[in-house]
Amino acid sequence: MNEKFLSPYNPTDTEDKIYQMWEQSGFFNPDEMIKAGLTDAQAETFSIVLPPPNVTGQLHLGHSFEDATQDAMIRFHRMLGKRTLWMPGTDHAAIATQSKFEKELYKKEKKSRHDYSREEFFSMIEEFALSNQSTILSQLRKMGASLDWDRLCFTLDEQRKEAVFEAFKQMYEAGLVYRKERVVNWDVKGQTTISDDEIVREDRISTMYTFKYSHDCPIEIASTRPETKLGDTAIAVHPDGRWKSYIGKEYSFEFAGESVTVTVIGDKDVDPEFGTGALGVTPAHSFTDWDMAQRHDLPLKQIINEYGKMMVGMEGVKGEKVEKAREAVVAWLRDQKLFIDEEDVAQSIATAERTGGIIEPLPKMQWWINVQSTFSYPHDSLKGIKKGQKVSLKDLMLHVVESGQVTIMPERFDKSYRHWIENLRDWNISRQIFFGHQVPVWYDKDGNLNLPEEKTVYFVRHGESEDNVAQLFGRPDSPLTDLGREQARESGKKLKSEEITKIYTSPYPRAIETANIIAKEIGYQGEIAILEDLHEIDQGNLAGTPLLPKNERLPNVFKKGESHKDFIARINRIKEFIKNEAEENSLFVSHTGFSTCFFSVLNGKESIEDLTYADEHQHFQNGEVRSKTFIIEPKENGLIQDEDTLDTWFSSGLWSFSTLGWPEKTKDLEDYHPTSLLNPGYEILPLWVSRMILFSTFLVGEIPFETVYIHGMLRDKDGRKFSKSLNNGIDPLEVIDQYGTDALRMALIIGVTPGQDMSFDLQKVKAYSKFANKLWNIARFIITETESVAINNAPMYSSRDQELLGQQKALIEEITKEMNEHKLYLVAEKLYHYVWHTLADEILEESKTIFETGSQEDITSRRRFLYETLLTMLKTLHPFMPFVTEEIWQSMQKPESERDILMTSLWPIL
RNA sequence: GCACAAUUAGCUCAGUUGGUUAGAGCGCUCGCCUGACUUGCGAGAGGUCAUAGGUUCGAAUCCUAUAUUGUGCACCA
Repeated sequence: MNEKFLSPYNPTDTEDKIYQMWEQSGFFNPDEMIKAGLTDAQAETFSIVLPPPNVTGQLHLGHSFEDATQDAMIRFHRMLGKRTLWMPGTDHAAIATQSKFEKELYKKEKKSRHDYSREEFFSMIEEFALSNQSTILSQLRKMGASLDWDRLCFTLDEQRKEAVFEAFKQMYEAGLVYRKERVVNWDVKGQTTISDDEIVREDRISTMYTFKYSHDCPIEIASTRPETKLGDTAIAVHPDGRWKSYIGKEYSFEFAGESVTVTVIGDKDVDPEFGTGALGVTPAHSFTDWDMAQRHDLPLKQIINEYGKMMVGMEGVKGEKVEKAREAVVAWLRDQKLFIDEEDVAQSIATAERTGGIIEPLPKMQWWINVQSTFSYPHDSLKGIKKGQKVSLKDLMLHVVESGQVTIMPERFDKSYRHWIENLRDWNISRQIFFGHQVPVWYDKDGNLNLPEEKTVYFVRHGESEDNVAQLFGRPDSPLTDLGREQARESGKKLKSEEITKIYTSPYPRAIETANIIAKEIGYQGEIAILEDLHEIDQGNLAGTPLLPKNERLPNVFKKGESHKDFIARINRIKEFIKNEAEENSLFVSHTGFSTCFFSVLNGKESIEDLTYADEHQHFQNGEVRSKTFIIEPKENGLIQDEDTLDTWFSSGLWSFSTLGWPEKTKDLEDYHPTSLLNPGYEILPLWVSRMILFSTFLVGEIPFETVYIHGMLRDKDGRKFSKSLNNGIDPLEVIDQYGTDALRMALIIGVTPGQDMSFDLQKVKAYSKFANKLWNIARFIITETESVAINNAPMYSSRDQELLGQQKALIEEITKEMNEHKLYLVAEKLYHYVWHTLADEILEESKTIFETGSQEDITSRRRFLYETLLTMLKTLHPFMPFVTEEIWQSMQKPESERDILMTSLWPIL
């Protein structure tokens, strides 16, 4: 009996220690589970991508809420024996991050982005983002999240950049990405365009003015923005309305110092009942007017610039901000006796979500995603849509939900999703900020457009040498064995159809020998170039050769005297060499160790601590050839890249597959895509969920996820939103310090149904911290009572215990079913109830009597029953309260059939 | 204005395809201290399931209307 059970459960002493143990075990990574024989390599998969938190700051309780839910599901499925992957990552959150950074920069140093070069400014934000990221990652660990850190991604990292390049390119080539001038949502404060979904409307009272343009023009018009009338090019009236006799007439006049010419047009969109029944058309500064102008082929006249200032007009108008110009124009109207009336009207003004600035509609050349037009569908793998079928992106987004391939839970969100998609307009994806993926388009001096290029290279291992067989270290090198030569020929066969343009090899004789055999096999006549950077271990003298930190065996990768840092640098040099200098279809021959490390680095592992010899090793056996296609900037001289960056949702939209290695056809992509579940808040259904469907169906030909389990918003205990202005924020870490993560997780799961907002009350957390302690004491009682139980013998249960086991079995059946239906809120509550009120209050009390007065058979039976019940309860509670259950598990003697780590254990078998 | 949702015990919420006396946690009241539980145990009070109609043998559950709250969309010149 461990002494720690003598005092109450102390989460702070336990949690970090347990998390470290899990992390060091490596079992967050499904590949490690397989390697250790804990998961079958062919087992069904279950995968979730963590909605990547924005690197704008720290995590809040809303994130904890998501983490608790997802981690519970992940742990459950892992315990079912599935290959289970929870993909971690963060989002660069372009505008949000940049504007937050700019605010702080201004506050601290009174400087703005204009004080730096683009590169300087970018790296400053990047530093800010990375520091936030590291806080976020430690917070996720605090929550007990069993995320596979080996696969950590960032929307702005190098691999995601390739995915963005490729996605953009493919969509451009399919005509789904295009560049066009059009009226956009211009955020004057943020100095960028934003998409329709980043607009927040604010109700305001404004004044509607009724007036005439000039005494010569008889038509009265009404407007809340008379200053924009300087940019009018038409008057629209209903074809059957009061003003119909004027249709076709043209008027020219001076309006507040600007010459204006308007044509009267008839358009059914004009409501003859509203206002004066006539509408002054300002194509450059209004969305509806723009549309009308397109229909009637009206000229465009921009009169407001990017700073929200008037570009034309009389003194007091030109150069002024719109609000001031408006006053001047109204005064002028009164003065000219053109003013007729004014009236207060309720209006909602478009503002930018992130900066709070007012949106000024402006014409601008922008990049768009075409959601309306049909194209020929390029995949054969999506249910219900054939290759070559004519569809639009909108059709795809609707189809997968309507056909039930993607299930949205709760169902009612189907409707809002559908409604939103149906009203979707083309998506403006370019932004005029620095922090983000720069639009992957390069212009030459004539303005011709160039897209990213692809460069494929190949890697092979040298064939087996005598050293590999006999481990004859101590001599400089050994020749290939027969098998080694056979392996080299095998590589050659595989490369025959690839038209290798150049062969590079490490300076080692066995690699050179391999390269020569391959060259002969594929008929390559060119030079076999020796590349020092492909160097292997210095076989002759191993003294001073470092080890790979995570590796138990000699890594065979370091040159003599080379530090870990040098080695990573060397790999990066090769990478740069390939991207910048190597020809398309080059072949690289080196040691397995080098090549595996190379590919690990390509897959985002930047530090030596993250490298394991085994990760990629499987790809280099028996003459296997591994290829890598880099998607790179075009190399032609004098090209200038488009200055805009992409909407952050462009890269987040690729998340379900870019994290799994797309555009390469990786094993991860094959195994874990489509992902099983997504757990987003309802507020990002249009921003994120639908975009992931858009990209995934078009680019991969698959749905991105099978189930969307929508969660509500977390509110404070009085039902108010958490906000800075209310100062009602709660730091999850403080809650954890006080009550422990397990208690917080329970509070965030129990009684919270999908899609429903939840009021967060610390009282609830407190209650579950009592429960953690209760479980602790139950364990204490049972462990003390059962120390003598023969845990590996077949049990002999009394009829009473068989009855209790029957009840327990029924409970487990029930909760297993409910877990599969994602009803965590029910399962956790039922377990709580069973453990406290059945196990503790009834069974334990009953046991005391049995132990005192029962027969020896009954006592033996009950002891065994309690012991087994504790094991079962620890397992079933583990997804919800991972720490306390694991801590107890670690303190117990376990039968041979059970695993050392509860996290890796199997869910009770029915 | 349109759409969607919510309205169940003092508070926060469950209530699966309509089926006995409507559940949980917290809080509250009373009692207890029992071989794990300084965070324990037992007992109890508390609900015309927003309102009004309707369907049904039977409604918290289905339908209609109203009210209140919330969210999204459109708010028009």
